[in-house]
Order: sequence, then C-alpha cells, then structure tokens
Amino acid sequence: MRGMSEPDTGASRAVTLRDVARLAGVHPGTASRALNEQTRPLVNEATARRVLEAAEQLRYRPNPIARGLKTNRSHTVGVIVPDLMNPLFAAIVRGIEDRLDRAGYTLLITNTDNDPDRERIQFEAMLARQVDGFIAATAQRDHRLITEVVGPDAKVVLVNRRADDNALPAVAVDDDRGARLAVAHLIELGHRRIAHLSGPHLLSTGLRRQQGFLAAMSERGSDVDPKLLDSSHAFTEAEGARVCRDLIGRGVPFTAIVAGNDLMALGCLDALDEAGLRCPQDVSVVGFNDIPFADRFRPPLTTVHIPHYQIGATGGDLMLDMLRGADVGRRQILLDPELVVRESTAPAAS
Amino acid sequence: MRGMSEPDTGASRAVTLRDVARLAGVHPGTASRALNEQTRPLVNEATARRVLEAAEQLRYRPNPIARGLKTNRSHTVGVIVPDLMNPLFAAIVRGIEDRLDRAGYTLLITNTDNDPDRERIQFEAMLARQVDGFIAATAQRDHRLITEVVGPDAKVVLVNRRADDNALPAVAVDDDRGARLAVAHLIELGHRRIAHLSGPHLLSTGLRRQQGFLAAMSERGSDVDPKLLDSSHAFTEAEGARVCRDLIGRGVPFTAIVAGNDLMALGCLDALDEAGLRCPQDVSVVGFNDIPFADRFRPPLTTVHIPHYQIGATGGDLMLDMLRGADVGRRQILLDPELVVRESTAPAAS
DNA sequence: ATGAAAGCGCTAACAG
DNA sequence: CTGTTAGCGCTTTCAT
Repeated sequence: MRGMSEPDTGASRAVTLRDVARLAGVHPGTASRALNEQTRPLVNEATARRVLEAAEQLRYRPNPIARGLKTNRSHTVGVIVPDLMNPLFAAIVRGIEDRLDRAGYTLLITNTDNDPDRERIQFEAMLARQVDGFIAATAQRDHRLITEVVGPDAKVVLVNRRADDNALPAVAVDDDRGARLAVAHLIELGHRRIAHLSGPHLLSTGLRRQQGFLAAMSERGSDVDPKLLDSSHAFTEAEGARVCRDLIGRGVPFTAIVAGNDLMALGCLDALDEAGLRCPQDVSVVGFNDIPFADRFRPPLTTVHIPHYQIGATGGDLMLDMLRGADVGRRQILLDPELVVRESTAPAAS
Repeated sequence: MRGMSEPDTGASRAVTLRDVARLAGVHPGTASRALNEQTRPLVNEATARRVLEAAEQLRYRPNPIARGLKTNRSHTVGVIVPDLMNPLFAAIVRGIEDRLDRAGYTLLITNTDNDPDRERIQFEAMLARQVDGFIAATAQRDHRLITEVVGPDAKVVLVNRRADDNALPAVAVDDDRGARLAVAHLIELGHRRIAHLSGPHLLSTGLRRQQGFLAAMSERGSDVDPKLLDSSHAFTEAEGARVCRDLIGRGVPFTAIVAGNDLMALGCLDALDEAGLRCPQDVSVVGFNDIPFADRFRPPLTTVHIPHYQIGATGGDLMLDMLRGADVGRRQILLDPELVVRESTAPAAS
C-alpha cells in the first residue's frame, strides 16, 4: 500500500514536544516547563538540562501555532502601509522589523494603495490571523475606520501619521516644523510668491504640512495667494504633476513650490519641464521626506529630511511596550525634521 | 474579584465556532462543514444557510491558527529578500503579494541583507512558523544553505535568482541575453574598450551576466582585457564605487562600463565623478534592472529593464501551483529583458 | 519537582 | 445528512 499519495505537506513530520519529553524520560508537561524561560525555575535543574539536551539533539523547534492557540498570542504584528514600493515606507518597515524581530515577533506586512476598502479588508484579515497588534502608516486623520474594525482596545500604533484627536499612540515627524523649515529656506533665498501643493487633507501629513506652511508664511509677513494653494488626491508623482499643471495653468506668478512630499515634487519637476520652466533657475522646488535617491535626482532635491528608519524603529519599540502590557496611553512621539539643501532651490529670479 | 488584571490581549473574547453552532442549533462539526466551501455539499442546504446566517450575525471569523494546527497548513508563505529598501525587491514582493493574497495566503516577509547567517536564521524561523512554502530572492548559486535548512522536499521557489543545477524552480530573467543587449548597444555606439564590473559571483545574477558579457564581446570580436573585469562583494552603490575606483586606478583605458546592476552603476557614477570623468561624455555606463527612479537619475540611466512585478507575480503563481499539489519539477521560467536607452550612454569619444 | 488531565478552536474519521 | 469523538502541539491548572 505504500506509495499511496498522502497530503504531502512536504515536511517529514516535525519533532514535537512529546518526542523531546520521551527522549528525556519526562512528562510533556515537564518538558514544556523546562523549555520555557519563564517556567524553567519550576523544574529541577538536572532535569531541565536533560530536556534541553534532548531538544537540542532532536533539533526541536517549538510550534508557535500550537503555543498561540493555547496562550492566545500569536507573537505576530500586522504592519499596514500604503505601498512598499515607496522607499519611505520600505525604510520605515525596516525599522519596525529590526526591533520586533529581535523581540521574537514576526511581521505580517500588507499594502493598501490607500484604498480604504482594501485597508479595512487587510485589518480584518490580520485580526482573523490573531495578530497581537497593529502598526499602521495608512491611517486617515479620522481613525474611525481602524477603531471600528479592530475594536476600541486593540493595540495600535500609528507611524508617520497621527489621528486628529491623538487617541492613537503615534510616532511621526513634526510636520509643522518641517514645513516651516522649507518656507524659511525659500524666504531667505528671496522668494515671496511661494506655492504649496499639499497632499490629501484626509491625511495628517497633508493637512499639517499645509498648516505649517500657512503659519510660517503669515508670520513672515508674506500673504499667500489662495490661487497658489492646492492639494492632491494622493502623494504620488502623477498627482504632483497634475496639481502643478493646474497651478501653472492658473497664470498666477510664483517662483517656488513647496511640495507635499518628494514624490509630488518629482511630479512638479515634470510639469515644470513640460511648461518650459526650469528648476531651479525659474522655479525652486522643495520636497518632503528625503526619500532614498533624492540626492540622485535631476536636480538633486532640496527637501525636508525625516528619520525614516527611526520612525519605524521607535514605532516598533512603542508596540513592544504595549505588548508587554505597558499603558502607553495616547503617547505622541514627534521626531525632528531637518532641511537638506540641494540643487532644486536657488535664489529667486528677480 | 473582578478587576483582577487578566492577561488582557486587548480583544474581547472572539466568537468561536461553538458560538455559531449554538446559535444555529447544530453541532460544531456540522457548523464547520457548513462554513467550509469544500465540505458544504455534505450538509443540508437549509442547515447550511442557517449556519451561514448565524456566522454572519455574530461576525464570526474563523481562527486560522486553530485550523492550521489541525490541517497542518498555515496558509502562510515565507518571502526572503536581501533588502526591501531596494526598490527592485519591493516591486517583486508586490507581485508576489498580489497573487498570493488573492488566493488567501498571507506573507511572512524578511530581509537578510545578504548575510548567510541571517538567512539561515530566517528560514528556520519561518519553518518553525509552519509556512507552507518559501519564495526566496536571496539564494546563492549553490542552494545547499536552503536545502539543508528546509529539507529536500519543502516547497521553494526562487525569484530573480537561479540555482546552478536548476534543482529549484525559479522565475528569473535571461541574464545572458540582458548582458548581450548591453554589449550590443555599446558596440553600436562605437565602444571597444568596455569594462564589466559584475556583482558577486556567488549569485547567479553576478556570474551569468558576466558570462553573457564575455560571450557577447568575444562573438563581436572584441577581446576583453582582464584588467577591465572585476566583481564586487555586493550589489550596492558602495561596492560599485569601490570596484570602479579600482578600475580607474589600474590606468587601463576604457570608454564604457557595464555595471552588475543599477545600484552598482550609481556607485560607478560617483567614482567617475570623483576622478573627474564625466558620464556619458567620457565614459558610458549601463545598468541592469531598471529600478524605479532610474529615469530620474543624473544622468538618466541606460539600463537593462527587467519586469520586476512580473517576476514576483509569476513566482507567486508558481508557488500556488506547488501549494495545490502540482509537480512543477525544476521548472525554470525565464522572462525577457529589454534595453532601455537613456542618457548615461553616448557614442565613444574617439 | 513532576505527572495527570484538560483544553485552546478547529477538522476529520466514524457512526448512525 | 448530522452528531460524536478524538486529536493537532502546546500550556497550565491541579494533584501528588
């Protein structure tokens, strides 16, 4: 009868706790206690050693699935980002991974492409998979979507985003300060007619940067022509190009643009180019985020640097705190942005 | 006694199959059958409907952990890449994710930074987590590391890499053809003294591209000066710069470089710049991969385009085939590269 | 200090 | 067609 095809999962039956226990000549319960850091003190030292050795010898690997079923913890954390192909989020995820991995957690990573439906589905899928917590970089300012799906007392931390009411712990950059940095730089270069093309106002990074921009401009006595203000539907090159084309089409003069982020800045460069305007000779452009390769672009992009990796790492730490049962409340960790001056900005053409 | 702090996993006890069964007035076994596509035909239609409704009403979400423990399948696939921050791999992962997600699989993604120790650890961790299969973009030409760790009959597919003996199913690009495309282009531009700075020869992409380069050169009657050949320790900007500096330092004249990949090409640009050589006026540079933003670089990079997303998607499909029990054997799927001419190449200075 | 036994949530073999 | 039973691999009372 052999040769009958079995389900064949590919693995030659894994060694289980019982195998270890048998080899060590103890009861599985004892083996479990010996193998577990926490409970090891409960067991005779010599016995423990025997169990450890048996485990070693059999190359025993505990099955976290089984453990999770019992303990109701999966040692898994869900990470939800708009798009991994955006180098900003890739970097943030690396930061998260490094911290969580070290603590024995595995990541479930997923992209939403900023589609709320997809986001909801992904949250639910992760919930079903029993993740112990969520780290989200997709959140809208109004975090109801998340809260509704995962419930009020799920462990959630936001990265590179904040909720309006600060109800969710978050690690982000001080967008207001970042925008001010950009404005200050342009003003120093002699620019007065500065446009701001912001990201979607549903996102904290879209709205707050605009608020910072507006505040900085008014504090420096520069009125902002509303015609020099617009916001995109997404933080993408295509959307950056679109709003920039609109801006140019309005015929209102301007000598500089503060873009919602680097990708939008890239779109602006395209639109300017199409219109025969050169950067920085005719129009200066400032981005936001300082994504990898920003220094390689043509021209190298002046932009507001944010500590990508650090945002992720700090977010990971925050999640670990929560996972350990700490009450982080509605902690908001704001990291500092920094202006990086490169070649997409120049003195205003007078 | 209430108020005693319990483990508090954050979730208010999830609704289980028993709850559904109770509400529908059936035995949990029946509920299970009704809920499962596969086994639904086994149960009375009316009963099934009742169960489905109960499930709906309670917002029941099956617990895949528990299911997995029983069925010995986790519906999870491990994805191992060198570095998600490399836009090439981010794109490949998106391709994988789209296919697998659609089929109900969840991804465990991890980076190795090309560290074999880390790679081994990650494979083991995923194995412990009971993944149903592995998709690896990290594999060395000698795949022993993988095979040793996961065993001979684990389900593995390689993406953007191949094993020397073709023992592992793989989705990759025809590196040989890609390299030939690059050489043909340069020769047409009048270049004769062409250098090749390849990636690590431990990786198929490092070696095969070099072989293609060599073959193309000799077929076209151009001898290759061994002094114009070198290989790096990693596919990175830093390594590209290093080998290019070495190349320049050797004092052997050359007018063009075929770089192991785009990142190395970027490093070459840096090294050329340091040496006061301009690209493309003095030296032409061709990359490989056509990573996102390659068209934005200074100068826009002439490079061999490969279908990133498609590699991932096809790899995902291949994995799904295996997961469904198909015998894919040692199938090697080779996708076609395409030369994209931009501004980092120009006619040879005579 | 250790063994016994129950059970996490689910599926599957077996009855009926 | 449906209920019963057992058990996936592990942890955790409860005894002893």
